Amino acid sequence: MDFYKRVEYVCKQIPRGRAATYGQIALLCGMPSHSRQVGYALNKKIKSPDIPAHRIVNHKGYLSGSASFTYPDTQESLLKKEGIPVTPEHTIDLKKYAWRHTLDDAIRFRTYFAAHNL
DNA sequence: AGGATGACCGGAC
DNA sequence: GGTCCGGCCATCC
Repeated sequence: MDFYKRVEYVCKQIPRGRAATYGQIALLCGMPSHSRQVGYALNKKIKSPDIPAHRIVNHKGYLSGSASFTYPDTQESLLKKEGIPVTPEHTIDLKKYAWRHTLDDAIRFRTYFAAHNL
């Protein structure tokens, strides 16, 4: 069971123009209480250009990871480029732009992890 | 070994 | 609705 590989896989499935929360990623990884480790993973373990890390925000919609991008406003511009407005307080409207994953999504991830020994 | 740290969360109020 | 607070847990030092 490789939690960080799971995080990497799930993050890549976040659709363009939508944002997910750390807790949501943790849940889809099968470890609902590991939201902090998701942040840790993005910051240290799986930093990579092919992971849409800018689409991950905290449960209030705040861009808590902005300081870890090359420039603090990198995350904001990436989001705006996808059509997600960012307020001056560095938050987005989760009511409108949250990724609403389905139960089928969750099941698909679970079977994928089982099949690939993650 | 054990206390501190962190891109966090949900419930209580 | 909003803010606060206790809980959370792998890593780091």
